Amino acid sequence: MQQNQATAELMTLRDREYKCGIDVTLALVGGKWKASILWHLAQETMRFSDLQRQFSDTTRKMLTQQLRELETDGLVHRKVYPQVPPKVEYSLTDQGRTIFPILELMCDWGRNYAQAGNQA
Amino acid sequence: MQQNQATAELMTLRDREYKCGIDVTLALVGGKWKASILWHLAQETMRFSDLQRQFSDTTRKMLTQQLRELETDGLVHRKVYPQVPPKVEYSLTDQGRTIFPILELMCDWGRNYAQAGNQA
DNA sequence: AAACACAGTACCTTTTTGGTAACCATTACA
DNA sequence: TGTAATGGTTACCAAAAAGGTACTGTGTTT
Repeated sequence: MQQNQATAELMTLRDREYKCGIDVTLALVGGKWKASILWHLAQETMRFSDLQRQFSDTTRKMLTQQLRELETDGLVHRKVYPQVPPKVEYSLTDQGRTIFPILELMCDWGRNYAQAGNQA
Repeated sequence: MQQNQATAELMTLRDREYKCGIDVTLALVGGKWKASILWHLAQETMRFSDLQRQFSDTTRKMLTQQLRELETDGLVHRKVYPQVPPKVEYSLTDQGRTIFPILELMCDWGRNYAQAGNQA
């Protein structure tokens, strides 16, 4: 169980090097919004304005930024409809869907932790 | 599958509120080092100097800081031996061990992602 | 003619995180 | 007497992440 040192190869991602898969994962979804965005998109394709409603405590700017990075990293697909007013739909790519089990565990674990913590 | 909105209750952690378990989890292990530290401690109890060797690209300050927070959050146990020179051992608490499945998935997923990405 | 809808972008500020260098205490050993 | 070992702390600074506000474009509705 020492996968991370056994393979001494470094992983490269966006010009940075990582020793361990955990760090790669966190680089991709470790921000303040990304994991939640993926979680919501896993449940349904959403328009930009839907996401704005869901994440009403952030700004358009932050959402755009995070979505662009997720798109660049191949986790989210962005589909623009050529109409006015604009319509843009966001959905998970196949690769994006593969992270769902982690999000599910994180969701459950966090909820349990918060509950246990509140009782203590 | 809309656990996060179905329960409209907010979770509180260190004076902050979270809507979703995912955010709680990330608040606890989402930093640059914490998840890796937990991953290493899951494999063996380590002294501070062991951790310094493992994380040779960080500083005593960062290690101490991260370990203190993990301790405060109940994920890591810190045992001080009253001797000179000092000896301090870090290990996971029971609660800390419960996060291991997530770390394992994150480790595998990140490695797969990095591999797939390099081929594309 | 004015306002609205949607999905942004540009520019700037604040907050959080990470990093450097220096310092401390105690005992053993040369 | 001086140095090494361990496990820190503190003050200060740099970089990264997040946040705020204003502005854009273009058809449609009022």
